[in-house]
Amino acid sequence: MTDELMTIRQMCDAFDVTARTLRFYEAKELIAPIREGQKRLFTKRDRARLKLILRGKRFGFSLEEIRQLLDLYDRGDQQKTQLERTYEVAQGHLEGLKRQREELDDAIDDLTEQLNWVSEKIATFDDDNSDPK
Amino acid sequence: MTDELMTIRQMCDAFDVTARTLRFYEAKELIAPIREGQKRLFTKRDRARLKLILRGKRFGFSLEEIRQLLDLYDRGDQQKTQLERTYEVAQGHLEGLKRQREELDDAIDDLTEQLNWVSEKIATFDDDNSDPK
DNA sequence: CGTTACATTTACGTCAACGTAAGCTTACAT
DNA sequence: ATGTAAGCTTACGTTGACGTAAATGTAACG
Repeated sequence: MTDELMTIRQMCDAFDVTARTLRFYEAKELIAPIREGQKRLFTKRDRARLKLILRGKRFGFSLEEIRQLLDLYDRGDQQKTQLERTYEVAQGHLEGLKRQREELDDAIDDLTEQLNWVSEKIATFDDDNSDPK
Repeated sequence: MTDELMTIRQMCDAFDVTARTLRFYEAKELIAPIREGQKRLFTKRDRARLKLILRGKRFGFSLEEIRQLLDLYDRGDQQKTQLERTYEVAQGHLEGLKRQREELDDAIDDLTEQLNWVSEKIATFDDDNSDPK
């Protein structure tokens, strides 16, 4: 019903963040909720941005880095030169993500290996205690 | 040649971190270089740990979280119950990594899509200016 | 009309993760 | 013996990302 606009509380519940965090992000110009008198109303655009912000954080990006990246997802009513600049930045970022993916795969492999190792170790203990007396 | 032990400076160069950072990690018990008199000497084990620390940081883990995880990669001269506990923690962590990979894939897809979009937009500009006069 | 619930601004506090400066050893080269 | 280069400890400073408290506003409910 409040499909278009959401209050700050609804946002907190929906994204599991505090009101302080949302106001903080606004102060840092990561989101730009509109005002109804004093109160903030968060648009669909704010929600899309917040989603990306939280995702970015999970990947270890700083808010400042995220702010740069967010512009990539903005509307494209820009000049050609602007768009080209955007394109290059985005491509660089994509490279970063892909590299991170490779690292993640490595980490997963490592951990899996460790798990098997530990698993065998446990089996050893089981053998010691099998067929008791 | 100094294959087994490295000075702090060598570590800094090898891993691109400051001496302060290494001492800080030692204070936090993430690494435990041995001492030759006053000076620190970093072992193979320290290097392996540091590698994991830096990797963890790139994935957005706090040093405290990393400290927990490091124990998983330690030697296995432990009790069975300890090992089992370790196993469960590691498995939980593995789940986390896999979830993060899915998110990463999503992010990569999103960004790729955006790139295509921007690319088309740029093409539009090119069309406007093609075959001029 | 009072109060309860939810919102706002302002501003100081906090915690992690180091940076940075001061002052002191130790080892080696000049 | 004197730099000077590398390392050490101690301790205060900084930055990012909010937490938290105080004072205030507004809307609806009973």
